[in-house]
Amino acid sequence: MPRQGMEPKRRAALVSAVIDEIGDAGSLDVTVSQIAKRAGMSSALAHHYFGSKDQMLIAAMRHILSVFSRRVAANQRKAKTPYARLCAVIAANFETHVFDRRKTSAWLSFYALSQSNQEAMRLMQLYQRRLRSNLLHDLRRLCDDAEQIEPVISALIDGVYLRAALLRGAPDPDAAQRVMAAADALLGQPTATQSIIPPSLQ
Amino acid sequence: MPRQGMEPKRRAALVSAVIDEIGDAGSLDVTVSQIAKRAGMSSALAHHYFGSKDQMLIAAMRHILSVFSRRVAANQRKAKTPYARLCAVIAANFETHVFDRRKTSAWLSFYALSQSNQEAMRLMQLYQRRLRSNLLHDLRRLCDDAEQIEPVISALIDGVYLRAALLRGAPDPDAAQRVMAAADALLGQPTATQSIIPPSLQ
Amino acid sequence: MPRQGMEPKRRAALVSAVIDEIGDAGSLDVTVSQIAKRAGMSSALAHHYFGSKDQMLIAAMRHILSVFSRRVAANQRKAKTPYARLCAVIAANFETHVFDRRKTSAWLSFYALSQSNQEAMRLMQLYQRRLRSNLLHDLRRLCDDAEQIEPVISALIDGVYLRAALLRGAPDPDAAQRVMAAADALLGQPTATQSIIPPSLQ
Amino acid sequence: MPRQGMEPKRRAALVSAVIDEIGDAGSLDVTVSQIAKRAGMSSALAHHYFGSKDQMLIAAMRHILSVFSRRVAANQRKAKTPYARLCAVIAANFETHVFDRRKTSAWLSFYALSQSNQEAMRLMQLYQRRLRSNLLHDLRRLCDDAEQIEPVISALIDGVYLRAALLRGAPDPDAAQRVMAAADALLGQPTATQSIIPPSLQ
DNA sequence: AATGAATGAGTTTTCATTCAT
DNA sequence: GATGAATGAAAACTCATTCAT
Repeated sequence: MPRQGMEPKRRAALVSAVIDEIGDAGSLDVTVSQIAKRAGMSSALAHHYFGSKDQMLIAAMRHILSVFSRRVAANQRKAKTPYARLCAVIAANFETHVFDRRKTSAWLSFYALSQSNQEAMRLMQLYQRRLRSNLLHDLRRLCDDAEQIEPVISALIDGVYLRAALLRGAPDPDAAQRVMAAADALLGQPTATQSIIPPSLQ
Repeated sequence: MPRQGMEPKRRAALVSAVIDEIGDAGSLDVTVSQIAKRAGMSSALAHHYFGSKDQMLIAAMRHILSVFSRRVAANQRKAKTPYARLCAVIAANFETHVFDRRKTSAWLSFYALSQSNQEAMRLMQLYQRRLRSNLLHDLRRLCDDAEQIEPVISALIDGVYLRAALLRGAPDPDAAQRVMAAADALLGQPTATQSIIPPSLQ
Repeated sequence: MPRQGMEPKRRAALVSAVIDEIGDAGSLDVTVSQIAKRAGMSSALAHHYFGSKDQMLIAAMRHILSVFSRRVAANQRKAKTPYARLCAVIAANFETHVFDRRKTSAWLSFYALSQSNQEAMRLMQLYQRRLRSNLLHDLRRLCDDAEQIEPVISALIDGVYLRAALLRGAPDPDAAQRVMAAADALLGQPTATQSIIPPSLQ
Repeated sequence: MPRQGMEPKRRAALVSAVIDEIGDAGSLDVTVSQIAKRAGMSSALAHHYFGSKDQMLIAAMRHILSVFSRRVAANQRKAKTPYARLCAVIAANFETHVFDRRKTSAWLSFYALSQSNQEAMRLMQLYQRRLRSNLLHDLRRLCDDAEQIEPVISALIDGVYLRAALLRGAPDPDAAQRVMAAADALLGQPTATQSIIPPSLQ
């Protein structure tokens, strides 16, 4: 059964299993054995690949954040105006594959992990700083008080995630709309969001 | 050493120790022994009073939420107009004794706890429903789309808490102002918050 | 509340509580607190009176055995012939107050206790030797092979108890009859038991 | 040290250790650590294989009962007449490997266990029902009142076990003979047991 | 490469027992 | 006499991690 070049597949399977297992459990209280079993291998092999449970969690977190970052970048590339780019960044947070039950639940757990794990904390902050600079970059072109508005939008996104994780049902499909509308209000613009977000970003 | 009437004191000491310990650790990964030690007693006594670790955590969560609820009620009583009451509710979330490092950190942990503990979930939802109805009650008197605005404000408050917990430094003293300003924007009013929130609520 | 001369009442209440608690639980896995609570006092007081949990159990066992011994003696006094006395001894084992659910269940537990507790072992053996000599005394007057028959009758009684304890329902009301009939068969007599046991012994 | 295919060996070693440990202690008050140590492994491994202490005890009980059942079946196969089969069943209870100090002691403990453990109760009752139907089957061919005699023989066997367990010395080697003689008496036959039980069953 | 075997270290929980009042 | 307060010691059980094969 052991073939060549299995390592990347094994690692990916484990990362995915971590997210699913944490998402299902709703907390970090999952065992390496559960994760390994879900990924179809022994816990010993899981350790062989990642060295420790924490590293497995970090890898999963890194995976979620990097998928997200790629979605943001992809969306931004398609947008031409500052406003469209702002929409693109916000919308990326709520895309189907990002804003689903297991992911939000895992994400909340990673937030918790970052309270006790240095590396997780660095990762989380790195991602927040990126989101922040992305938002600021476009907000500055749209208004004078970007520095005031950015933390509100960022916190709002996090809050929406938090509530989605808490409820554990299917996440609100209108979440993106609501956040965009709020952003509009903060920018002092009439809410015209619906017609402005391009369909590709929904 | 053993004196009469210790139970309430011991319980209070434990509840406080739970919050501090979780606040310091930044996660629920604290042992009953640590908590009991901080509260100045044996872990056996802690179990004697609370029956189980989970009940200890629940009691601490209940304490935080009830303190918060009392602050909301007190603030509301002083406010006369719907707008003032709205401000009062929001401001209660950010009072010094509520919005401090350990409390927000513990609160995030309780959010996580509610993912795996039925009773914690019920408590959390109860508190959210109360906050929601408080906000709605006044928002309805201030605008037509209260149902749209309430979840945004609620999520925003949660998001601000989440970020405060993440950073683990002293929480932003302007948090209340920012949220109020955002609320104003959502209500379509010019931001006049600073002059409107009475000093007693800050 | 503490009055004079409470000690005998307290001790009796505890002994009774031990038997009931063990009878209900079906095993020695009962706590001193449970026993004390059932007896209406604190576990500290229970210790004050008996010194240790083991002593409480021993006292309860002693109580059961002494009640039984008194019943045997009382029954024997009424009987005039060796055969009637034999019947009396056997019947004493199955009187209503002796052969009831809680008592048999407790008795089995005491048997188990005697495996690990010296004093319980001595007590149990003392009671068995007494029963043995009682039976032998009359059997010798009824047949030649009393030494062969006595252990069979003794074992039979114990076996009936064991099974009564196992089933935990209401004990078989015909148990005495059956054992008597068996004794008759062992003595080589036709079974005429029913008419021979005097009503007062049933 | 870890080799392949250890599980069956480990399980067997644990089952054996449970019986020995309980037999020595004379009660269920043995710890998993003691058992595991006697079986030459860590308590963690014992838990790994059996899941819980209760399951370990149940497995040991199951082992004892199944060994016994196999002995009964083997003995019965060799017997040709109903009377010989009856002897075979009874004798099986007193074979050397069945009726030894540790086994009877453990067996009494399992009786006690069945008072508090559902599965143990089911097992015990299953075994009793089997023994009962075995006895009844042959008794019906030997007399008219099989239903009256069976419970006496069954109780007698249990009683002999109980007393053997209590004394904790080497069990009475004549136990089988005595029980057989009693059975003969109950059947109304002259005691001719000694010449009838084939040597192979002793 | 892969795994079953194995365990040390730790966690919650229980409870008999002691003690100050 | 009586009790609430308090704990040490031990128990079952868990799990990340290591290792021989």
